[in-house]
Amino acid sequence: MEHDKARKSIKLQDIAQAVGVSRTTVSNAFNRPDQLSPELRDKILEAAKEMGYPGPNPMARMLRTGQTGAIGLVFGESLPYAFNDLAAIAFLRGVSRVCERVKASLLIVPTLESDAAQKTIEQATVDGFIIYNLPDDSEALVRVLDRQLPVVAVDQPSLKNVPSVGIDDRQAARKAATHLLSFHHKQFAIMAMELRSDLYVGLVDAQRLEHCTHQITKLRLRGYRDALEEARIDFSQVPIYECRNDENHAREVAMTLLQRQPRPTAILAMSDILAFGALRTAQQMSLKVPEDLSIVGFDDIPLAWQIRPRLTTVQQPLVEKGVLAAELLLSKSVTKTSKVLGTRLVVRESSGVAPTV
Amino acid sequence: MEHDKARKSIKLQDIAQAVGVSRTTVSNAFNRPDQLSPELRDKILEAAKEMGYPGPNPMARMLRTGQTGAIGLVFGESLPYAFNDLAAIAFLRGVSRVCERVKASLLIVPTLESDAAQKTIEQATVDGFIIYNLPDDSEALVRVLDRQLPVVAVDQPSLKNVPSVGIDDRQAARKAATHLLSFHHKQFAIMAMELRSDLYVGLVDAQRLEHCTHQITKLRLRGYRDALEEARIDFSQVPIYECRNDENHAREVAMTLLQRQPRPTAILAMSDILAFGALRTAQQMSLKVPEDLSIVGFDDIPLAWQIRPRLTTVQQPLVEKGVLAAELLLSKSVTKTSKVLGTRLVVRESSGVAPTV
DNA sequence: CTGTTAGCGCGTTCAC
DNA sequence: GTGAACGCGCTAACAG
Repeated sequence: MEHDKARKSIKLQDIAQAVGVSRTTVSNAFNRPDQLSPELRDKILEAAKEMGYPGPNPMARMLRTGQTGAIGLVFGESLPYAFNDLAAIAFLRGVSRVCERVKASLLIVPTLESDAAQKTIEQATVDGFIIYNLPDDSEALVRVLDRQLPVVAVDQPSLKNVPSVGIDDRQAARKAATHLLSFHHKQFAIMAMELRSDLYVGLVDAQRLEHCTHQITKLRLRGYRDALEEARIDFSQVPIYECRNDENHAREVAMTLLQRQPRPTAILAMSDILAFGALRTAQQMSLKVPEDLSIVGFDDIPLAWQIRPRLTTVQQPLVEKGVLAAELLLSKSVTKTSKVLGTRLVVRESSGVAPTV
Repeated sequence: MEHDKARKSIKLQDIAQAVGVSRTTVSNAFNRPDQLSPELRDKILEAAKEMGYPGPNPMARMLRTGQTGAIGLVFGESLPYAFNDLAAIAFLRGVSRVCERVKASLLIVPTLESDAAQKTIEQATVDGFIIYNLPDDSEALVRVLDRQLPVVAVDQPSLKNVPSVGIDDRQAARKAATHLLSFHHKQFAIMAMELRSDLYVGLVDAQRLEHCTHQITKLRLRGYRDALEEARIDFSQVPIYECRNDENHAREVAMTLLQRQPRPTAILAMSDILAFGALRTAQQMSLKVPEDLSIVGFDDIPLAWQIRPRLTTVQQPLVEKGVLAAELLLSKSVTKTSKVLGTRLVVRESSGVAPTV
């Protein structure tokens, strides 16, 4: 870039000198139009433009005012991964809607869990943080809390002293399972999102089940279990497969699951992406959905109704979660009210009566 | 939040005093571990923790160092809209990959075109900007340029002195049209993205065609025209419909287009979302794709191959665009090399031989 | 390894 | 409507 060296970074002072007024007056010209005559203001602004003044330095202003005009967003997953997750994107849409309304910027902070360099969080110049789905043992979580800024948590009901917005994951998952039970299914399989942040992938045993650090996964598993056990199904015999939330991996996992004997007639998937993968695998195996296999997803992202058969799924208000999180963060209210939003089962074409054996 | 009033914002100085060392030493304890003995460092850090010190104030640090550790991103569309655009999201994924690698944050700056309050751009504490698809006459564009920071433009080949990354939109669009021509299509219709930022929606007349401020729309239209005119088709007779890049609107527009006499046998859509809308409308009208109607999209987002029939489309390296833009911005190289990435036509199931009348 | 000295560029009283 | 003074909290030299 040429600018850097050209001018020795011209500042408020310089243009004050050029116009022959004091620094304050120039500052006022930019920030308080009502504090000086329009003529003078125009004169100053013009001089500034001529001299190529980039405007009051935002960093200096921030230091002075203590306000950044930005809200921070920390995801529990890596950024490229989050931007691959349509549920996260929908949430982001909600947040961005509020940002736009209040003219705040959105600082998305990457957080390499493994890396000691959690500097990004310490460096973030924001007025507060929204944390999205951080695992309980997350290093990022303590870093955010250390900043002593306002925080709102999303999908993390368990944090003390941190207002949160989310859904009743347990209840929502239960709805999905109950729906399938009403169709007389007996052979279930569960495609779960990650239980811990250790990149493990595979069947989940009892011990791992106990040590689940991802709240929503844990709660949804409980919801499935609630329903299944109520129907006298031995939950310990239900295969739970931990997957990456990714179509291709979901396809592989579904393949494994569908080759088990007895073959599941119903798949409970913790996201629509996982459900979609299962659907494609079923089609590839020439299994008819829902005649041979029922699938219920979670989230109700657009894909759920764009594909055929349309996905039966648990709808959750993703965008609204974002809106509320942002509003909660911005509201000065000391009342740390946590919001629990509603969900509903949307029955479409991927679920039906269990096949008779 | 409780923190604000509780402690009178404790600072470096305070903890220096408490431990009985100088401010610098405390600063070093945080930023340069190698500059003091481990014991002292631990002692300082512990004292800091006890006193509830949130760490060196990022704003003050920024002012001092002149570095923000963040890169700004400005979209040509409203934020909620951008987060609805899967092509933009894929681009974002690319940017975020680089951010994560270099531990930089990503500041997404909303920009209400109509609003005089373009403050967000002036206030953004970033080391540089990536601008994505800003219209030529955009107020935001001049604001960004005014900041005199490094800038990289995406999909905006025409800016002077601003390195850019993009594709050859004209050539890419031409491929789509040529493909359909090879199937002997004669009756075309074009579903275009916006030509200007005035929220107009409807058929595009010659005059509007002349005053197109959105580069990529303009270039793609030219590409379509190049191919069509080469095939002796009167381009002025080809209906061009300007749509919002949104599935529902695309469906309506497609309905209008497909009710024209003679009915188009081929639709050139400037995005996969538009193509998808057309596809659904065709199905709803009981038109067979591709037997009765061929459709070619643009972008090759996942949806293109997730739906049936799969979409024939022009693939562009969306993620790579993001990666390159970010890398270009971060590279100190004074060489303002603009990158033009390759595209290719992906022939799938939504295009075929023109129906015989 | 430690401390001293200087600002980074600005916003805000408060007098004039 | 204007200007002088003060300090936001920190880091970069450099000297010890």
